[in-house]
Amino acid sequence: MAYGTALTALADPTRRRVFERLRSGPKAVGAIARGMPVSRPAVSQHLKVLKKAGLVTDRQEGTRRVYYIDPQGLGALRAWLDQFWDQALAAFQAEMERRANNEKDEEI
Amino acid sequence: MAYGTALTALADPTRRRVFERLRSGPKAVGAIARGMPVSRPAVSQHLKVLKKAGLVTDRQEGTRRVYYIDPQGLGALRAWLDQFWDQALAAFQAEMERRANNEKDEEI
DNA sequence: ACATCGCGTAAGTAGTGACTTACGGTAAGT
DNA sequence: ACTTACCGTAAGTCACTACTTACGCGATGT
Repeated sequence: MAYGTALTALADPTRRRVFERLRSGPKAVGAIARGMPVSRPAVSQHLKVLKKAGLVTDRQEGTRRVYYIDPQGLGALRAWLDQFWDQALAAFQAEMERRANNEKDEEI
Repeated sequence: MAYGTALTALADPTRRRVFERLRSGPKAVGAIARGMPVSRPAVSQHLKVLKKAGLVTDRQEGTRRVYYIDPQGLGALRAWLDQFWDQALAAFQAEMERRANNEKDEEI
């Protein structure tokens, strides 16, 4: 069920942008918010959601808080997706073959 | 950018439940809605969103519409996640080592 | 001690979206 | 032709959520 909160967390575009900014490495809140179209408190709230989803963690560094990506939430998402991948791919190919057979039937 | 719509599509719990019902194979709308806590039109709207996200496709079968998982959206999501995975894992392990070193410094 | 920096939280607001009921339209069955 | 089954869409409502400004707290510097 952990993938549920991760999905809802990554659904919001600006929150996803916050998350993607951490891909290049750990960053403080101010550094993340710099150049963003939203205010710094908004970024803080987004980071709170991402943290609760297990997607990021933080480290105290003096007066500033450094956030970085936590593989835990990412791993839960990957595991969930892999449940579908093989099965969906096989079912899709079977569907394509079924489609090809139907086209033959519909010839004049 | 295709992963964005896929993420917002899978964020909603009931829509995710609709999607998960298709894992066992192609199903008609009525079959999907059967036993769900929401109405059939709601399921139709969810399927519309999933289709626009490239997560499902449909096939006409007489008077009923059969939906099945489309690997396209799933693949876009996997590709996006894999961009983070290796990088995030390495950064996280480096962070753990940094943490271990700090604990040594904090000894009395 | 005081000022400043960096951040989280509270409260309030506007906008989005998930749901309902009602309706229309197509395909099959009698 | 008439009914029935199956589905998509329209319109309207309610809850949630992403954002803002205002505030408070801890850490650093002078």
